[in-house]
Amino acid sequence: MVTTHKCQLNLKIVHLTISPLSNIISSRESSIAYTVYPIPVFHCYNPQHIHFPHRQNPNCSSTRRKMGARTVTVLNVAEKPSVARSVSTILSRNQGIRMREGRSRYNKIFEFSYSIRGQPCHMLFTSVTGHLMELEFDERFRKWHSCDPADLYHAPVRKFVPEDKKDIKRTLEEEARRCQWLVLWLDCDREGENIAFEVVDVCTMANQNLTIKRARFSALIDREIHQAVQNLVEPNKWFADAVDARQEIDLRIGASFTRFQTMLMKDAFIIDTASGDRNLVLSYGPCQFPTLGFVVERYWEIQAHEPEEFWTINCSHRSEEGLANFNWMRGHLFDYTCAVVIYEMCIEEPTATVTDVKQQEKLKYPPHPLNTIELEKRASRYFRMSSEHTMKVAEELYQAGFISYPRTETDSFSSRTDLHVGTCLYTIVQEQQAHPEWGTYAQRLLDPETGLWRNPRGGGHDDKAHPPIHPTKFSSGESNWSQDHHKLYELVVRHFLACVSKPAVGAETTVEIDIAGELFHASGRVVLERNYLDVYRYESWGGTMLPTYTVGQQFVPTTLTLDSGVTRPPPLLSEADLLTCMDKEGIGTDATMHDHIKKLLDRFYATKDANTRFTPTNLGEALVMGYDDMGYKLWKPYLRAAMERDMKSVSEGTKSKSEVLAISLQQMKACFLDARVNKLKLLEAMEIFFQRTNRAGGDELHATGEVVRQCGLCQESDMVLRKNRDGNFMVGCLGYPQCRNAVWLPGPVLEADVTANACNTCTPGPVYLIKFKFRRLEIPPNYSADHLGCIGGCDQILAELTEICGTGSRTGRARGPAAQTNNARQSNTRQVVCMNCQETGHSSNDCPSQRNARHRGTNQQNGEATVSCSSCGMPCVLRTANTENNRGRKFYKCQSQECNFFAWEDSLNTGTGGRNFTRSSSIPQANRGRNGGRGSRGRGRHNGSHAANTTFVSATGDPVSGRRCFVCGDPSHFANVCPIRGG
DNA sequence: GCAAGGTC
Repeated sequence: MVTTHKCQLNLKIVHLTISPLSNIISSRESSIAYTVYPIPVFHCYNPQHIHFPHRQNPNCSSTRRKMGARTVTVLNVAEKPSVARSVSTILSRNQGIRMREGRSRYNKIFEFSYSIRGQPCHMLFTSVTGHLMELEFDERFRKWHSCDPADLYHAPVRKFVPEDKKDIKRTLEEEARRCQWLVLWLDCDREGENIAFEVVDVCTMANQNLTIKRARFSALIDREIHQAVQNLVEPNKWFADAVDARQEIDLRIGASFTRFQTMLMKDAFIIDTASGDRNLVLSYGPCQFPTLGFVVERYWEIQAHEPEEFWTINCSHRSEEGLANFNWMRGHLFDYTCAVVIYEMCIEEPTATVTDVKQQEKLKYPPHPLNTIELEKRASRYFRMSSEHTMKVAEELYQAGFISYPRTETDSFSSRTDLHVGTCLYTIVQEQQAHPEWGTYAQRLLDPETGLWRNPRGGGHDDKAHPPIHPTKFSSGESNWSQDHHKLYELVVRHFLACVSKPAVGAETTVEIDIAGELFHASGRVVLERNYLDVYRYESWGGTMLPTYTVGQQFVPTTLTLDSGVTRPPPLLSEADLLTCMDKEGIGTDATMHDHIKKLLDRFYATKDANTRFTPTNLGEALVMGYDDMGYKLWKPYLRAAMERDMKSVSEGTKSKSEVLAISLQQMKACFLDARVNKLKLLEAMEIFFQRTNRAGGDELHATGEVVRQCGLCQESDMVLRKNRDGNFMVGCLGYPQCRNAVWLPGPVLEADVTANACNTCTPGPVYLIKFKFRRLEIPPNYSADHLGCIGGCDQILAELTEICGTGSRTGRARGPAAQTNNARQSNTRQVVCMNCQETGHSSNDCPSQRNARHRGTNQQNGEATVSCSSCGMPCVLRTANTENNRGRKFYKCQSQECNFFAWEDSLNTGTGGRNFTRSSSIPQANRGRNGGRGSRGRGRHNGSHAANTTFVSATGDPVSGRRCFVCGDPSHFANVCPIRGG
């Protein structure tokens, strides 16, 4: 039951409304005086009293004896303001509690008296708001052009308190100075433990003599909280270390790959985005990329889908009681001949015999209690709300006290929470009785005579910190609510009411029949009790009546048809699907998944349609394709899974933080260097989709270059390979202009790439070898155009070529192509003119005439013919089949989003319009659309949906003679392609 | 201008 309490807050009287969870869910000021309990305040600044932290262990009885009854001041810190409030309320038993402002407007300070194992304590309870600190590179590495991105794997990093958290830091410092103990009430997970150490860092800087303890609690209920404070433990450094390792790996990998791929490609291609801005960042992150990977993988699956025709036999029987539709127990067959043979058998002996009749009761259970991911998925499915928007609205409802904390993994109301069945769950339902729409249902739920109430089932997840999302305050709608606030609150309430309701009950009848040895079945359902379905209007449970049949009964089917259908690709991933993938593979947390999804849209990696389905953009597909072509699965969830395993090891103490960091970063750096050597794959993938700007190599090479060795002159910076605007190569010090150390390379160098191999001779190492390609006509004939060279001084060939041909620097020649390059780049940036049709208004990326050339597998560049779709006229791409029956066979597939045209190449080449081609092209339009496959979620050849493409009309009385068309009798074809039927 | 994780 919701109760109202009053306490004094900074000389004002505040009414605190306590929820069934003991959370304060609303407060308002009042001028009515109220008695508060006096709080004994003890401020001890005597160093003799506070300088022996080891003697002040609150769990140690000898300490308490030595300290006598002297009150200690305890600083308690929670992870969020709501927890500080709740725990303070519980510990103080809501008596004598005072609240005052801290430096931060969100993080109040509560004061009350308490006794920890007999030790009188003056408790100060405040909070942070999540992490207090951020990890960042040292200033020298902060700017993108300040270093080689590969340096970011070992650049110094530091933790610091960002500007928007400075007020919280000041509060902690000020309060810590007057306290003897620090008790950490952060959430009991790894992130919470890490935040605990951030708090410790700040507090001990202000007061080195603090006794530091950790309160471990798994729910915000009286028993747990009192137990936690009476059994304080040490903070767990392993847990915090695991998060430190994760943070550092995320930062180094993310920043290095992001800088690398942005500088490599941003200026090298004309990348059309909605904003078209210069600030385009091609980010990489260990969560955002696998999220993109899910989207691209599904898209590719759809693109690669080969429609396959299948066959099925359907039977119906109409009697006085109604119609029964019987489905073939074999499902469907892909072999036409087999299907026809069986069908003919049935036609010859069409009498059906009922072999089995089953009747059983079926239950449809209400959903599990709501956690964050489920809330996001359901809001997406029911209202098409984005997960990001859902969380924004949920946060607002939470802040206003209408729903419980919306970031929770927990999907069960357990006895550990204070939502005891029959008491508090009951109270929440009671509140909802007044609602005009679902109030009547709430009343029925509370009436014992209806028998509608049922204790909620759990889903098996528990984050040990928060209960499932549930309503905390009744509302029939607030004036400042948007439609989405209404919808989301309604969902939370209806979901909660459904959870405490009995399942729906249905009576299901299944009838099996035998026709010429083939089995068919039909089923019907009658919903006997709707129960939770009455309030959970988002779900339905259809009922179909079936006539009465008895075992042994015989009848002649009304229709018996051989029908064809085609398999269809799975649909694009919906937002709910994407959340499911992420949840399953451990990408992100319940509180961050929606951020990763939003990032795909913000970075122009994917788009979302009105049905909340995601399609990768050209940019997103190119990036995944580039890394995939390199052989790296950076877009798969494997890297994150490996990091999660490492984190677990660190948190269990089986691996150290430094060990995990060293190994992971070494591996990732090797991967990074290798990816950079293979950057051509990325560029090639981008070239499929985007027009080059004619600026060779992109900005990456000009901006930083690849590291060749450490500078021997200044001995501070790296020497990197660079190419100047004239196309000449040199290896220069990053410390320029302070350090002017440079090695100019021979003028005829056409290409140069730093490899991951170091020279065995030159010191100090490593001096990485460079793979050169020289212009054949500019070097003497006895030298090879390809050369793996070293600039460390050991390379005789390089020295000779420099001597013979000179360097780009000395000759200073400005070759024609370089000048043209610059001109072309400038004209491209001034005005986008299509390179194909010379028209403005679109770039060559979007030129309709070139659409075909942008798709993977396009054969235009190879001089092979392309075909236009005979259905919609759009270009088709040539692909290679990989299914069991057709492996290696080529087929054309329409690239239109709305068309699913498909034809075998060999059928087209022979000009015969062979059977497969004819069939494929004759697929009715209704079966073609990629979204027409909604609902068929399986994969592979058995992913077929049954299209209403009847090939044999009712044949119950027709004689069957040989294999011939049933429509015109011609033995040269079958009825499905009969010209009379228009096949 | 870069990550992901907390939370307001």
